[in-house]
Amino acid sequence: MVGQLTHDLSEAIVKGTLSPGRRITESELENWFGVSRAPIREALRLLQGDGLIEVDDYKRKYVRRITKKNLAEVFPIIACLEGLAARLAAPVINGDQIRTLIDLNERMRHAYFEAGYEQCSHLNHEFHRVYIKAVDSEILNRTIKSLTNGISWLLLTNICYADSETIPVSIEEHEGIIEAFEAKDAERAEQTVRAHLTRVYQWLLRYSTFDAKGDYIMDQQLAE
Amino acid sequence: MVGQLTHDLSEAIVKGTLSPGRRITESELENWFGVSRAPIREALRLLQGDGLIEVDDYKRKYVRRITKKNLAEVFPIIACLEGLAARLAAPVINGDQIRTLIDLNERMRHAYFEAGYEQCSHLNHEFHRVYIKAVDSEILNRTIKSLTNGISWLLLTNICYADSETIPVSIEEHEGIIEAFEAKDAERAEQTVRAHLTRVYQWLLRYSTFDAKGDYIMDQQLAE
DNA sequence: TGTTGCTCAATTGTATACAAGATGCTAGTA
DNA sequence: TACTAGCATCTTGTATACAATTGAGCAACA
Repeated sequence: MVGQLTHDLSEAIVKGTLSPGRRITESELENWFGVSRAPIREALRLLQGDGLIEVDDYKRKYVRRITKKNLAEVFPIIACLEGLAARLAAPVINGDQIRTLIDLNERMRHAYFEAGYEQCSHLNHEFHRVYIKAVDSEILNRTIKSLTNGISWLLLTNICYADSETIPVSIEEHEGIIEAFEAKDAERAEQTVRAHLTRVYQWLLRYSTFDAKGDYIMDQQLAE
Repeated sequence: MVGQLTHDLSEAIVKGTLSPGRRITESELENWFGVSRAPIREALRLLQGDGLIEVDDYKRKYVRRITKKNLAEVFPIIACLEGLAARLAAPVINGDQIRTLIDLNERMRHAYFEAGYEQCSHLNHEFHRVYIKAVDSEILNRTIKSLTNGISWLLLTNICYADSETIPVSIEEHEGIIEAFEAKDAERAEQTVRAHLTRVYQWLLRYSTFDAKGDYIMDQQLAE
């Protein structure tokens, strides 16, 4: 049950159903899931250890907020770790996986012209997961995922509605990444991935809006 | 209470009092700390989310084991992230902090010739903390700490008993790091830190011993 | 002897009860 | 009106009880 709870809750947080900063009470979840507070408290502790739930001085729980400082901190870390992933993947990535990369990138190009941007951001996410998974490192996967979790819904929402001029640039940069993998050039793979993500994240940061407290303002809220 | 529990437990794990792979039962901790199972379970979940406690298929809890694969995975990640820390620290590190670095390195040199190696490894740890803390990034600090936690007692024990030929090399490499900081050269700071840690970790991996299952064998166990 | 099945103890999961602390509302007072 | 004291309510923390599952030991049987 605890496993189910943590899964459902983290998904709700990652997908934005439970919006950042939203207060969470145990009795609320008790009604929601129909189990007693004991397993709910444990699930919340798990998510707290994972960084998805914040606890204030009065022990109240909130969905982890997304602030400008937060994003500015997280972005370079992810860029750095994905760069490492690319470096470690370069010597071991196989032909199938490279073909998957090419395919995803082509579908992304197609989606940019024909389909919606949601599709683009989804394909983009898949693209990056390929070489991360190619590295047989549970810890690296977990670390990147836990850092990405906190912002994944941002990547999914923002990239859809914001100015899309970055997408063709990303597609070209992806080609550079693929070339590095084809050449099995670990150094270049790391450099290109890191440079790519650094650019994307700077762009995201520039196009994101924040309130006076530094909290990220969701597009949905803007639209209201 | 939960806070106290997690603190005491994680310290016991990090310091090696609770050795890796050791099974942990709730009733045991109940007697140990004199509180009921409810807060204990929550503390264990927090540590589980943090990666210090492992849970098997039968829900039994163990202190996180240290395996050869584990170390081989964790080391490059820490090296990468500390490199990033150095890069981000370079533009903002101040004179006091650089002087602290110089001082720690000199004391390390002194300790190498005069005092015990325990002192060396402690000073070494302090040295690295200086520039990590110089970066005002709670997330980077937390990420590095959580990765280091799992191996910190290894750094504290192994480096003491193993061949000490690496220490003078480390001291020289530290000087290179300090020079990069003095020059405010972010690129060089990252490179030198990463190269330094990569070397140290390769050395640690070479001098560590593992059993057939890949579990790390503690020096204490060897001595028995 | 080896194996099967049973029972009991130990461990973990969940529910509930009560305690402690925080919040908010109301009424009374200046 | 503004402010404060006090009470009711809500939320969280801890303890305890019971259920479910696992593991070990033992006995019966082929």
